[in-house]
Amino acid sequence: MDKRRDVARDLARIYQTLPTESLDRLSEILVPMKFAKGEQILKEGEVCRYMYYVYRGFVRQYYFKNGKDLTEHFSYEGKMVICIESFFKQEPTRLLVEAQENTWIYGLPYLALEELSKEDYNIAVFYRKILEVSLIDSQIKADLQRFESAQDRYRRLIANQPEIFRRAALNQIASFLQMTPETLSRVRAQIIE
Amino acid sequence: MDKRRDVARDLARIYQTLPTESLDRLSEILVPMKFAKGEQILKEGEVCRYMYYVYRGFVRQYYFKNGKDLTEHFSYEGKMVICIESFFKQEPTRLLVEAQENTWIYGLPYLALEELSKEDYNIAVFYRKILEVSLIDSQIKADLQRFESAQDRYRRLIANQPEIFRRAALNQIASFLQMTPETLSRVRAQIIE
DNA sequence: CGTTAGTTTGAGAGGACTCAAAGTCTGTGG
DNA sequence: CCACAGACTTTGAGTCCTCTCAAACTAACG
Repeated sequence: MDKRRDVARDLARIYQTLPTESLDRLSEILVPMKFAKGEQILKEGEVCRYMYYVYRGFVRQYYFKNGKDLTEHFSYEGKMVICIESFFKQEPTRLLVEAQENTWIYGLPYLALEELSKEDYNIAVFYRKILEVSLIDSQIKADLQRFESAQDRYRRLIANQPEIFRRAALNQIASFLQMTPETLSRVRAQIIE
Repeated sequence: MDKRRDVARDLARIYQTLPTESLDRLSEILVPMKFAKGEQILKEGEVCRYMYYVYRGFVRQYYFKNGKDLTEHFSYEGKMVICIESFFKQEPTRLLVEAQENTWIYGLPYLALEELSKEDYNIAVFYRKILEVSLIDSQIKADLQRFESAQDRYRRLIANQPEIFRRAALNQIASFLQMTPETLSRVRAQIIE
């Protein structure tokens, strides 16, 4: 059973409605992949050749800085994972990607997406919409980071993505929230009261 | 004398090489605008209908937060100004844009860019490249913000864009660097030694 | 169970903030 | 051409948030 058609429909719903024909074409380029819990989806030094759409599972993007493992992003069902610099420049990645649970991913390959955009304007728009959404998200995230305290950031995450607390370790959540594990612990202690 | 052709060439050089025909088309949709020093390019509540390419002059993007005027970005010759959320969603902007010097801008209109992308795949790629570059910049900026101290941020700016120190007030530079004017002053005092 | 990773608690330090005041610059009108 | 108002910049004092380092505690897994 090929689920790619369903996934294409999901993607079209999230980013840009597509006519049937374009949906068919999109679904044909999707590359299904499976990763076991703990497996690396993108390793150090590899080039990111796909945008990863998470169909099932839980995924973490992270990198090392001064010997520390820092979480950049969590993704799960219905979310897109992109290693921006590596994908667009097709150069080795700094950001690593790891499956934290058994994970089904559908990859949108760089080259095929490019080719298909050339032939089908709807796909070109679809592709551009993905970038627009990423860009807007990136702006919003930067703005929040600028003005929210550790406590605010914690509250926001628990309000908007409680999912993450059920599926990730506090250590990783701390670095995702840009605070130390100690600070996260203190923030939580205060809020529980 | 219509400079639009030159500007189109600049844009193509920065973002994506274009064949002659596409260059012609691109130059035709460019909208030249002039703003006097101090004039608002995009006002509170307006919808951003253009990406602004700065041909000559100096421009500041800013917004108000808790009554404070906060600088989000400076742009000058050869730089692009986009109010991301407003432009892509075509909704009223939070970010205001102001000419700090007499400024010549060439606007890339939202609708015309969309239309042209439909007819000309090269333009579609060009459009997408603008987004890719913005996205990469946005990522890099977020990363730097995360790890650099006030002092580091100051050093980086003066190394990479000394231009800004010649053309903007320290007050505005401080908020751009995400520190108070007092902190900026202290940082400078230390470094001058 | 014991080992090890993950989490909490404590103490102390440092960076950047706020508020306040002094000093400096700049442009305008007398 | 000078003087002064208002804006900009610097300096000072004190505070707060988050960090680091260290240690105690807890949980999970073999």
